[in-house]
Amino acid sequence: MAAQKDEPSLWERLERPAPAPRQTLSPERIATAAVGVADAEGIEAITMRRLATELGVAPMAAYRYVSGKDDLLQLMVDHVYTELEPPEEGTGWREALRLIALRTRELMLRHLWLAQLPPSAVLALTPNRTATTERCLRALDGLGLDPDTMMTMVTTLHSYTLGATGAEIAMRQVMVGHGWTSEQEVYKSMARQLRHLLDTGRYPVFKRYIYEGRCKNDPDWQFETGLQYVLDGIAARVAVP
Amino acid sequence: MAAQKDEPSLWERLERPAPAPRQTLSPERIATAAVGVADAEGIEAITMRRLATELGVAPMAAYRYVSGKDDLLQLMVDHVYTELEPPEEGTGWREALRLIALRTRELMLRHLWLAQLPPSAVLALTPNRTATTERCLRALDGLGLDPDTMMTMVTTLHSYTLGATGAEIAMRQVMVGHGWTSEQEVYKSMARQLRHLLDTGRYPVFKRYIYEGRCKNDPDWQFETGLQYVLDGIAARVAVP
DNA sequence: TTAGTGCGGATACAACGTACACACCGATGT
DNA sequence: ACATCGGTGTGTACGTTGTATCCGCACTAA
Repeated sequence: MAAQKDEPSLWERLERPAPAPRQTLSPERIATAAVGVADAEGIEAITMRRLATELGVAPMAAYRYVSGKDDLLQLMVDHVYTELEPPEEGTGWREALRLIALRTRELMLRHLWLAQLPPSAVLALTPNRTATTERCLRALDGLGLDPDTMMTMVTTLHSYTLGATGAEIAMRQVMVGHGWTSEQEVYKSMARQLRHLLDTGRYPVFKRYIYEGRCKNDPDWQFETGLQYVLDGIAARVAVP
Repeated sequence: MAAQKDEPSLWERLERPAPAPRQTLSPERIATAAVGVADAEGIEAITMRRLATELGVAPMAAYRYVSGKDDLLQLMVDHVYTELEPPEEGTGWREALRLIALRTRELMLRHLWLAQLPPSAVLALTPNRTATTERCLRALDGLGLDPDTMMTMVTTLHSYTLGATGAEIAMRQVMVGHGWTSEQEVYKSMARQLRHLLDTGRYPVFKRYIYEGRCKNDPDWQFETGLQYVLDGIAARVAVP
């Protein structure tokens, strides 16, 4: 009775289930498991230990493949970017850029944690991400623009997409964090603090938007409208090379 | 000798320095200290314990004023937004929006941690932040636009600013994280992995930019050029109300 | 058969956020 | 003058995190 729960010795060890066929881990398996956890429970659930239990493995096991948490996140990013389907070759530059922006947003909404990456993963030059940049640049190629201008256009579009979707995701995160299920509920819960803010009288135009705006709750429309502005601005520069 | 380092008893307690005049803490003092730490050492240095030592106070003391780390971050955000000087009243809408975007970028570059806030703080409706939004809206007021359109324009601009500056900051963070001091050093250190990427031949246009681009290292020019595009796009919509 | 190589396990540590109970100070009611 | 009390900061403690380090095992090549 003494050693029952302490040291598993000999007999217990002899009937251990399976000697575990080696090569249980691989970068792909790690990435898939991590993405699954992050999708389901948010990026704060991504823990080296949690990942280990998910893989049915000791806490330190994954360190054979990734040098730390930052590496893991880069692996995850590249993994999900395989989902981003590039627009058909030959599509016009504006439509191509528009599609990539929309699909990037959809990708981020499918994987909310993409909006909360640490700096090291934000600009990581992973193969699949670079492929997307390349596709954008190719859309603008042959229009007589110099490389710098082309890149600025792509970066501008990407910045808008990241910023807008990031804000949208932050909103969602706050919602799930509080257990709210509709934006109506969010506004109701924020009503007190919002009213307090508005009643100071410091924000008259903002107040008018809150009371008269009609599209507050349509993120799709908001994103696409902003996207129009950005593409219009780029188009103006494309037209005058 | 026995109790020397253990229990400060009676005599030691009797000669305690000062009975500490109460009200040592205040939201302002807390915010200032926290911002100081975050500016100097990055957001990951913001720790309830670190903040406490900075204030010369016990680890749990600040919890009287902020309900947790999230609260603290919101306090910090509102604190630094006092630095954002609104453009002179009466400035034209385009110049006003441009100035706000530029100053927001400068603010973020002064406080790099603004780019790494958790969702709860990203969209926090703090007084000073809302004041900036109000100023933007006011710039567009009286042009015959409906509230939804005005807000989309402001949000678009803000999304671009956030996204672009966020990427710029991520780059800086990676640099300081590795102890690099110039972008040249970054590119040199990334050269191997960059060359590996480019040598796959999958990214010909991107490669051309890397080798022929001239403005890679001028973040100011990049930001302002993108800003032009966005404002041009908005202007097109303003002209056709 | 034996040595070697590399995968995964086990243990350990410092640092984190924060719950909880308590000691102290100054103001207040009597 | 004295007891009472609420608000402020203290002390201690717990569970969880990222990761360093060492070790034992199961294959492979000789």
